[in-house]
Amino acid sequence: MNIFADFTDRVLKTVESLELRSSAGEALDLSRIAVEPPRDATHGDVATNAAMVLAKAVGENPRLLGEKIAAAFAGDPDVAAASVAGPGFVNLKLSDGFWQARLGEMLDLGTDYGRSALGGGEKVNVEYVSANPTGPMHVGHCRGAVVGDALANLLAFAGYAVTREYYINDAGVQIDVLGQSVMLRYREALGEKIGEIPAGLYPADYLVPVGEALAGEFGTKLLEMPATEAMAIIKDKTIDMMMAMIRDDLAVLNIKHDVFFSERSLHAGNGAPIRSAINDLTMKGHVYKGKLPPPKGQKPEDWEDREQTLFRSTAVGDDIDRPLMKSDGSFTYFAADVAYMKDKVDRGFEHLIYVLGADHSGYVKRLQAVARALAGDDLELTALLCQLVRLFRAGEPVRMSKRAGEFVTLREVVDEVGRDPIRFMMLYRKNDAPLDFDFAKVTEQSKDNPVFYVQYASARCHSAFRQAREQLAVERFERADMRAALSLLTDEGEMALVRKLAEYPRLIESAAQVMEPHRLAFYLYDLASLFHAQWNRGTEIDGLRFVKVNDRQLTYARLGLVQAVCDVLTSGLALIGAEAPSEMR
RNA sequence: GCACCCGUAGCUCAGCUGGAUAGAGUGUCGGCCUCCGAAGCCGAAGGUCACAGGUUCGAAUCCUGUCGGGUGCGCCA
Repeated sequence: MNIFADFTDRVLKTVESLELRSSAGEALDLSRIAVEPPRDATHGDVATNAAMVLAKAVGENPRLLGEKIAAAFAGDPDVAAASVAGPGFVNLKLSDGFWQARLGEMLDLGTDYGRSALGGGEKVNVEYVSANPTGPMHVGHCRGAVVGDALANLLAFAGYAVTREYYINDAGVQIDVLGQSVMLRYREALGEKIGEIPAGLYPADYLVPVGEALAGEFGTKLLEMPATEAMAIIKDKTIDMMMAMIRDDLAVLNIKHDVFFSERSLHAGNGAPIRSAINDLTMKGHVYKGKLPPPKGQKPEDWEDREQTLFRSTAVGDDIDRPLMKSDGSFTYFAADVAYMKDKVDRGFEHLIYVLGADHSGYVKRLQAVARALAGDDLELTALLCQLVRLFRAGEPVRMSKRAGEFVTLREVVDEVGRDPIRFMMLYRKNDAPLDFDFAKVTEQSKDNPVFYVQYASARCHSAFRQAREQLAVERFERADMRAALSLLTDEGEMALVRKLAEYPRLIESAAQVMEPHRLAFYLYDLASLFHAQWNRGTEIDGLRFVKVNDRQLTYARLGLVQAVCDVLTSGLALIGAEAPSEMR
C-alpha cells in the first residue's frame, strides 16, 4: 500500500464531508491537494496542504479551515492525533496499530512489496548503451548502461511493459574503416608483414584475434575473391564478433537487452525502410529540398552551399531543419534514425526513452521533432542525458588517450572493483550531474563507501537471524509467526524504520514517474542508516536488542521488522542490479 | 552567435516533480565496544541555495534577465 495515496483518498473524502463551498458557489478545485511526509518527523507521519490550497476559494483563514479538517479526522481509528501547524498544514500522527498492520503487509508480500500497477502496462521502449560495434566497451559506456538498465528495472517494477533495446550502428564509414583494419589483421594472420597500422584505422590489439579467426575459417580465399565481396564478408564476421564481445561485457554488468536492432537492416533492399519512413514524413508535409544556412559564429572553412533533402523539423519544435539525404543522394545517419523510430512506433510503443551521453544533447530536439512528426501526441519521447564519469585512482585522475587506443575497458573496471560497486555508484548521482569514480574508494570496506554501507546493512539483517536461530534454538522463523507478534513493536527507533519502509512504494512510483533511478540508491542509503542506528541502540540499551533470549515473542516481532528491512534492501538492490549479501567477507 | 545541462556547508552531493527551522557524507572537534558484526553509532561546529527581478498564501524548486562552468552545433556515426 502506498500510504500517501491512501491518505490522499481519506483527505479528499474528509474535505467532501465538510461540504465546503467556494465563495462564488462553484465546485472546489481539489486537484492541488497533496499528502506528503512532513519535513520534520516530529510533526507527524503524513501532512496535507488541503487547508492552504482551499482557503482562498472558500474565503476562510487556512488555519481555521485546517482545524475543521483535523477535527474531522478524530474519528479515524488509524489516526492517533491530528493538528494544525505552520501556515495551515494538517499533520496526522498515525497509530502504532496502523504501522504494525503495514509491516504485516510487507511481510506477506516479501520482495514483491513496492511493486506497482502505476504504469498500467503501457508499452515503453528503453534504448541504452548502443555502443558502436568497433571494439569492446569502455568505461565511458558504463554509466548509460547502468542508468538505462536500472531505469528499465524500475519501470517494469512500477507496472510498465518495458522493452530493453540496443541500436547497433553497423553501417556507415566507421564500419568501412573497421573492415579495412581487420583486413590488415587478416593478412597479418596469414603471415604477411603489415608494419604499423596506418593513421585513421583502428590500431588496437582486439582486432588481432578477428583476423586470426578469418584466416582460420577462410584461409587465403578472401584475398582471391573480388575486394568488395571479401570486404562484405569481413564486415559481417567482424560485427558479429564485436557484438559477441559487447554482449559478454554487458553480461558481466548483469545487463541483458531484449532487442538488438541493426542499423544495416534499415539500409537493406536499397534502403526500403528508410525510403518508407521518408515517404511517410513527405506525405505529412515535413520534407522539402533546400539549403541549410551555415552555423553562426564558427563558419567552416570549407563551407559549400548545397541543396539537400531536408526534414522541416523547425515546424515541430527544432531549432534548424535537418538533412535526410546528403548532396550526393545517399542517406544521412539521421535518416536511418527516422526509420528506426518509425519502426518503434509501428511496434506499438507509446513511450520512447533514450539514455544518451551528454555529448548527444544536441540530438535530443531533432528526435523529439521526429516523434512529433511521426506520431503527434500519441508518442512520448524522453531523453536521459548522462554526464561524464571521471576516473580516479587514489585521488589522481586516470588519463586516457583514445587516439593511441589506450582506454580503460569496462571489463578491466569490473575485474578490479566488481560489479556491485559500479552498479551502485553509477546511480549515486543524478544522471545529469558529473560523477567521480575512485577505484580505491568504491571497494573500501567502510561507511565512507555507500555501496558497502548498504550491503553491510543487508549482511547484518542476516546476522541477526543467525544469532536468533542459535540463541533461541529455532531452525526457521516463519513469516506468519513473526507477523502475529508485531503488535509488540513500539520503540521509536523501530517505528522510524517501519515508516521508512512504508515510503518504499511511493518512492518506486515517483522515481518511475520522473525517471530518476538514482533515488533508489539514496533511499537505500537512508534505510541502511536507520537500520545501523537501531542496531547500535541495541548495543547501548540492552532492552532494544533484536534477539531477546528470554522474550521469544518480542524477538519474533523484531525479526519481523528485520525481515522487512532485508526484503526492501534485497528488492531495491535488485532493481539497481546489485546483490544483497548475507555476509561480508 | 545559438541550443541543452549545471551553479546548495571548506570539499563531494541529496533535496521526494511549489511547502514548515534547507539535509547527508567527507573534513575539523568531542563522545560510545565485558553484550545481536565498532566494517558501526551519537553529538558539536559549518549556508546571502551564483546574482537581480517576477509569479503566489508559500520559491533552492516555476518564469525572465545577468554572471560563471560544461557539452554540442550542414553533406560524421
